[in-house]
Amino acid sequence: MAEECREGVSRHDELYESQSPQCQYCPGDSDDELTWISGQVDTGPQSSNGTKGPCRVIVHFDMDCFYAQVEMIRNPALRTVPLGVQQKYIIVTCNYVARELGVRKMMLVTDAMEKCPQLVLVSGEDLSPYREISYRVTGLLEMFFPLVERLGLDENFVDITELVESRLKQQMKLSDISINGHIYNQQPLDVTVQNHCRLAMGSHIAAEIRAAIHSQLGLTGCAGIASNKLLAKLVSGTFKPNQQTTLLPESTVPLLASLRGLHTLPGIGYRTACRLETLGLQSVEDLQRFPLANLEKELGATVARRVHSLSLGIDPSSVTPRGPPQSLSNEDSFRKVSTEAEVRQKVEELIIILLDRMYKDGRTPRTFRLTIRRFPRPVNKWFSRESRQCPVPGFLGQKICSGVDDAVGPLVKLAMKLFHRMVDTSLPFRLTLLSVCFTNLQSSCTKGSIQAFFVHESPGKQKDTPSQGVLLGSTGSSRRSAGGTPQLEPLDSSSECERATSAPPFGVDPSVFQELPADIQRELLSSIPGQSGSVTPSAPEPGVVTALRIPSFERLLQPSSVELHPGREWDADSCGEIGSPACDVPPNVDPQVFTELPLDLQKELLSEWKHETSPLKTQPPARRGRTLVSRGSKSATTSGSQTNNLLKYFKPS
DNA sequence: GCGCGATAG
DNA sequence: TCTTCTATCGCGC
Repeated sequence: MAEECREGVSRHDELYESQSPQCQYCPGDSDDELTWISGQVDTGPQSSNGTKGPCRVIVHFDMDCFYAQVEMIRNPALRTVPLGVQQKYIIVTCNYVARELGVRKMMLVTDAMEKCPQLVLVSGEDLSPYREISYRVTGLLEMFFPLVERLGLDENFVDITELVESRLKQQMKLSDISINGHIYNQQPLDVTVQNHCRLAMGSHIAAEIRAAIHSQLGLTGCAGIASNKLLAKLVSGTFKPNQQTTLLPESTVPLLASLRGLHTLPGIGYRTACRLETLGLQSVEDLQRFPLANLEKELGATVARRVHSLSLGIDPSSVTPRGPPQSLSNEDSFRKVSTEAEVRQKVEELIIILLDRMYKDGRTPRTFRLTIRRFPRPVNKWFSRESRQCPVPGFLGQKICSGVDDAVGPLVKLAMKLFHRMVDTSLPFRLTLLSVCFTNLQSSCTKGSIQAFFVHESPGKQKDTPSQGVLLGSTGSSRRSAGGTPQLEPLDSSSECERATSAPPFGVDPSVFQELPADIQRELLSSIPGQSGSVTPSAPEPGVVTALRIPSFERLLQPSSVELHPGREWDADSCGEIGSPACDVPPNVDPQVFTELPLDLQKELLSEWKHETSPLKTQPPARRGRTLVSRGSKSATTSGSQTNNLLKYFKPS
């Protein structure tokens, strides 16, 4: 996000230069007053005549306590206990059971154990399982949308403007439009306002996104729907966990006013907040009121304009797909490493792991970097890392990308050279961190597919680069649900993608099946009886939706001793929006689809599910279906958004 | 290209 | 107190 904002600023600056003084992003100097501010706050794009034009529709999706969720998927028994994910002596995140008992993110393990002696700890120092699941989430989103941007491991922005527009064109009666989930500030929806309709439609698509991620990957999260990335991110956390909130433009002012402290604005970090404080600015509103010209004197034009815009809810940055990472690094922290031999040992361990990741990535690194942190930290320096980097010799690059393990020795040598450029080993030293990093990654290797990053274990399957392809959601009637509800449909894959011609497995929409890449089709087919024999589901029970297998997902998640449950339990803790259908439907029922059913049918289904549910509300009947599938090591199945339009399975006949 | 700083989760 | 283990981008040289 921060990077995006910076990137956005350059575009922003162009706007300043080319369109002043009428540019919407150029307030110009002002003698302030609140009325002026509310006039400047981004309540939607304005055309030159001052009327509101159509806004973009951006979704920010933020997974609930991501590391903890991944651990709970790997070991379902952890769902009901207070769980903390530990890195060294820090609880980096914890589940909601633990939160209710007073555990917080980034708490010291000792403090957490004091607060909650029954806290169960798992180590989260190896990020690979989280990284893998994280890229699966992004990959899933990219199947439906061309514009997906990752932010860290657990957040994604999706620009859904085009899909909103195509659905609105199909919408017969705009007066029927409603909002799915919460509306920020409980602002009434006005269907005569174009941008309200766009955002309302966006809220339904966001619900489908959340449902797809839940049904395919078993993960819950929050979504924010707004007209730019900044506002979508700010609003997404309003209701947690597993809920979504839409910001209508008129509520931008109260949203910004609700922020406590300048650092709560994404893009304003600790340092900038400190500098702003020296100007006497403490709140977002202080920053809004502060004359831009004065701000520029203190921060420079670039930073000043960016943060001033942010304070007004203006964020011109676009949702920018990043593709595979631009660097791969591996680091470890410790209390004390003070001999060269220890350094060499640590560096070798780090390199071995990093080489494995580099090999799986498939690209060739051209630059190698070693980073250290010394103790005590240098005075006057808060953040004390030092690094040295050097080119990776060609022969070594070849070894690395071909996977031969004799790259380790030369790399350790290289690392020690860099180490000696930083540390004089004739003097005492003490390090508390070592990090190795490959950057300048070139996709030159014959093995070559950088896209394989998303699907390590099946290098034959290459992910298409996100294209501006047609969204299938607006095409065929055969791909609409029985209720006429628009459902997410995958983006068309590239034409070079071969297609299998077999009939789909039972329960899978044939038209959807035909759209899948051939390898996925094969995997689907291999997961049904009589094909590869790896799974044994018979025809799905009523209420059960047969699912797509996510390649290698199960193997990834498979813990050594615990059965896999691809989906979350259906319990009060993991459930979302109180009073909304999402909270009341079983996990294999798409809440979006459910809400589109006639009200009487909804009631009937709810009543049926309720009767079949234990008093503890943990075992809805439909969950039996989940246990049908995927017990072997090669057979994960999850219900898919492609298939969850099978309304006929909702209700036993 | 290099090393660092700022920002983010 | 700025923790852990990453990752990105911009600046000045």
